[in-house]
Amino acid sequence: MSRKAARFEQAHHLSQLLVGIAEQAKADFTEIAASLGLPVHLARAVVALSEPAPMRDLAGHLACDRSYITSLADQLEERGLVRRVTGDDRRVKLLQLTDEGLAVRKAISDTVAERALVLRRLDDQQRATLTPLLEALAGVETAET
Amino acid sequence: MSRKAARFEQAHHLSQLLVGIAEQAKADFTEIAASLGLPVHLARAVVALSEPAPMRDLAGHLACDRSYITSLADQLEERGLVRRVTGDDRRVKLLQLTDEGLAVRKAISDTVAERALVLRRLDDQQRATLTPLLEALAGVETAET
DNA sequence: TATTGTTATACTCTATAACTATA
DNA sequence: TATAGTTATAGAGTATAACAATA
Repeated sequence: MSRKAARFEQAHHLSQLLVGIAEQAKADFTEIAASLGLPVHLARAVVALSEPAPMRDLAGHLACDRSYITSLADQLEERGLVRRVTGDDRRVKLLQLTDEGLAVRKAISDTVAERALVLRRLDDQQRATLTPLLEALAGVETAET
Repeated sequence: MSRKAARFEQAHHLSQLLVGIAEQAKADFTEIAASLGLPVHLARAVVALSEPAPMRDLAGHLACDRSYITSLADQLEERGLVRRVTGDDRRVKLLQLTDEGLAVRKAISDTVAERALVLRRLDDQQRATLTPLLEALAGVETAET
């Protein structure tokens, strides 16, 4: 019982750290997005669009419903960041960043590169130690490098 | 420029791992809560109530508005998990877990102790390595142990 | 006057279901 | 018939503002 309680405490501590860090990372990203005049969900979509992608794929990538992607696409289009391009299969529409969209994407990534928590608070060696642990936690199949 | 891009990629990779892991941890917790018939937000409140606490403090701890705590308290009370106790300062109401509330809290913590990702996927040594890195990331003032 | 909790209300994000146009 | 995207609508979760009781 005391064993179990100790395990819970440890798990709880680590989980809280993880969740807290993730929340801070998200808050940082939100702030970066806001500094560019974008709500987070639009910024995430822009980041996801490294290549033109069918709306359905984006839904998969962002883990949300197709109908929500429609709404995101509308908002991105209004802001001139994205255009809808009909695919070879004419049912499909690809979302493609405009020049302005590309510029915004670059601004986001540059700012993240400057400010990201994992870069600010850890040095190279710590990151090298951390990465495989996080990959294990995330359930990434370990390449036998 | 390529330097910056590489930094962004690394930050992005690590941040995505962190956010993904946190999301999985949250999903696990949601599932545990659901197995006890509780929505997550109520389960989080129960976990937070290790001691009877003023509603205002709980609002701080859960990072939400006082008015929302009122709504949580109502729901917890309906389920018989919590009671409102008037404090010394008679404006204040403490939320205190009932016996059933305590039992639910224990059930949650026992289940977390069994299932938590950080316990399932990492061994003792890995956790020992991970903890200080996460604490550094979280900005915890490092005790010079 | 300032603070605690409450109430009523409104907003944001996201999903569901029914629809259209293609395939 | 099945799939991609769209539309209209609804729900969950949470906040804001005005309020009552107490300090």
